[in-house]
Amino acid sequence: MTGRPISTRHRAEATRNVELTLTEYAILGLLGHLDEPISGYDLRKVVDRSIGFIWQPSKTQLYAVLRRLVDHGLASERRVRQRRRPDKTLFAVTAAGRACVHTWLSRDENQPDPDRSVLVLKLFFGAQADGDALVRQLVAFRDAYAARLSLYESKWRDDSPEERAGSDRFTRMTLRYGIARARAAVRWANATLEELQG
Amino acid sequence: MTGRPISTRHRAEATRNVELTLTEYAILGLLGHLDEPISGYDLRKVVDRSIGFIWQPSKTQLYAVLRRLVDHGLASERRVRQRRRPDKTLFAVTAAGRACVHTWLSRDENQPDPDRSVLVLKLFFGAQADGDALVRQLVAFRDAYAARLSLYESKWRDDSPEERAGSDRFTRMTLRYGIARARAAVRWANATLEELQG
DNA sequence: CGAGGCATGTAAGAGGTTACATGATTGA
DNA sequence: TCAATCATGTAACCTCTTACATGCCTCG
Repeated sequence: MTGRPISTRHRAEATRNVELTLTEYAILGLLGHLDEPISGYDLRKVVDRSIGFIWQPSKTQLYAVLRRLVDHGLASERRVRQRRRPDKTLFAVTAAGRACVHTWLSRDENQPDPDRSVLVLKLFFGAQADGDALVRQLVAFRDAYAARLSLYESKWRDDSPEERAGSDRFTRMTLRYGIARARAAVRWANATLEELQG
Repeated sequence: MTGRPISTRHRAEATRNVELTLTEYAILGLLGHLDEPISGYDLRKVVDRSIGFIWQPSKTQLYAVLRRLVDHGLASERRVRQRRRPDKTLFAVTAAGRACVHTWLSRDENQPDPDRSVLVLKLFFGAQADGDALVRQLVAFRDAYAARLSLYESKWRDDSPEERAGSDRFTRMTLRYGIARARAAVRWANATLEELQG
């Protein structure tokens, strides 16, 4: 109601193919992934447990995006009264929303992902830096990725066929991606540390 | 002169430790890295050749940031008249700018880098997607990283000790990072493709 | 009795992108 | 002669972040 005006980009192609931002697609995709109505509050926790390392919108963003999706008819909302808890609004993807996600998923990307990393950027400027500080931050970088790696690996094990934790094969594929990249990061960091110190 | 107002974040700590955005640090760091006055136009080309895959501000951003850096006394500008070409402005880092970068490089980061990837996000939603489309995009993803990889590797070779192309050890370290991550991406993509198709 | 979870926002403003503009010069 | 390079911007707009706010309920 008081929400910010709907962007012109949306309105422009409003009739058929709605063009959304990545964040909007991500959230809409999650709604379809879950396939049952969910509140913004809970959705946030789902994000943390699933695509958190790939995509993590801020709390306010999430609520704003959900409202926008509803405005576009891509998601539906249903108010739920609660006695012991604050009332909440449950969101679900609509048929139009599903179609929208499907189109997005089918469309080729024209620009590849950048490999953004603050630490690597800093390392590039290493000649202007303090040696000790670099080493310290590289260690932190390695440890962070090592932690991420073991988290991914434990998820992988908890989700093995015998366990039937319910993740689909695609979740497992993305998990493998995280593992592969984290492993590469840890190995590189160790090699680089040796070169810096040795 | 007509530039947008300087952000309050800057003004707040204006006297001593100026707090900048990553993009501002990146550009200021590049100025220090080059260590000779350069125009915004040329700086852009340097970005493409160096930190382009890690950090790539848009053209307009670049010019805006340079002006801001000058406003803060972190960079200096010098106008250069040209007969056959448009006049240009050369920018160089100042002593204050150097100190600022140094402080940034020494400071530990509190939040780690996210592993953002549009393709992986899409793959996570694979169950809602068209199988063929996914395969097609995975192939494109792999090819893009393979191309990036061979670019990095050729840079690495061109820069071998015998050649003395002038890159410092830190540039080579970041290059190795790019190689490690690209290799991991290509391998993962191939394995995932087999699983999707096999 | 106080901390933390539930559940949602508003307001302000920053950084950043895209499209558009200019105008001379050089090479194919 | 047509496109590309040089060299810089303005205007519009949009997304996203940060800080702040609210108020009830439950648990220890």
